[in-house]
Amino acid sequence: MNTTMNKTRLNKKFYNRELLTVAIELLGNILVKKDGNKILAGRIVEVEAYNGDTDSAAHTFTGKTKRNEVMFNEGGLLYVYFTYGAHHCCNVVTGIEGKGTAVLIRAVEPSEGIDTMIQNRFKRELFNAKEIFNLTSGPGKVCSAFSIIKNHSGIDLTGNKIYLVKSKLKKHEKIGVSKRIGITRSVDLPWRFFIEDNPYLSRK
DNA sequence: CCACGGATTGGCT
DNA sequence: GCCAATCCGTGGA
Repeated sequence: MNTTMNKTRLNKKFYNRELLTVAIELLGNILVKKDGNKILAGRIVEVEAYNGDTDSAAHTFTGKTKRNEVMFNEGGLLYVYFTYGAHHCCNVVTGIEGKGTAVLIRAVEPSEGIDTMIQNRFKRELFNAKEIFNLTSGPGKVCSAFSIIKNHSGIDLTGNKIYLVKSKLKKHEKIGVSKRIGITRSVDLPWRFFIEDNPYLSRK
């Protein structure tokens, strides 16, 4: 049987805590999407935190709009946005209701439903073994592989469609910290967190 | 109504 | 390493 059913999910209590704590503790847990019988799953290996209260790089910094309103809700919801005319990115809403805080999932290590992910992303077979490291190593790639689009924005992550399953970091794994990638404001905040030396990171 | 540019990616040089 | 693709959310007129 698969490895992701009948395991403990992250609950509301987990999500409704301070942003950076949740961002760091999300590392190692498993993102799961269920489409009928089909399960897609991957361990979160890279995230970034965004805080609309203090952080001018956050979508929510300039206030509530139709696009970002999900981010102002209580923790435990999925926030999906569309960018560069091409890509979706998914976030875990967290922190305090009304602040507009969320954690961007930047990369996962695929663990289940990998054939489906390959089809979703490349519409073909892999050319070579190394290409697996290009499957979910970036926020747009994760959404492509999991077929997560903005219609999924607002989904409750404690529900049955898209959810997170508890999983601990391995003993040898260490958490790395860096500045966030691809932004033009608040560029110096050290709010990117990742599992050091994991081969599925968006950057080495 | 219109113009701008982005929490990215992949293809080409 | 550089840059175009591509579209829609956002903000100003």
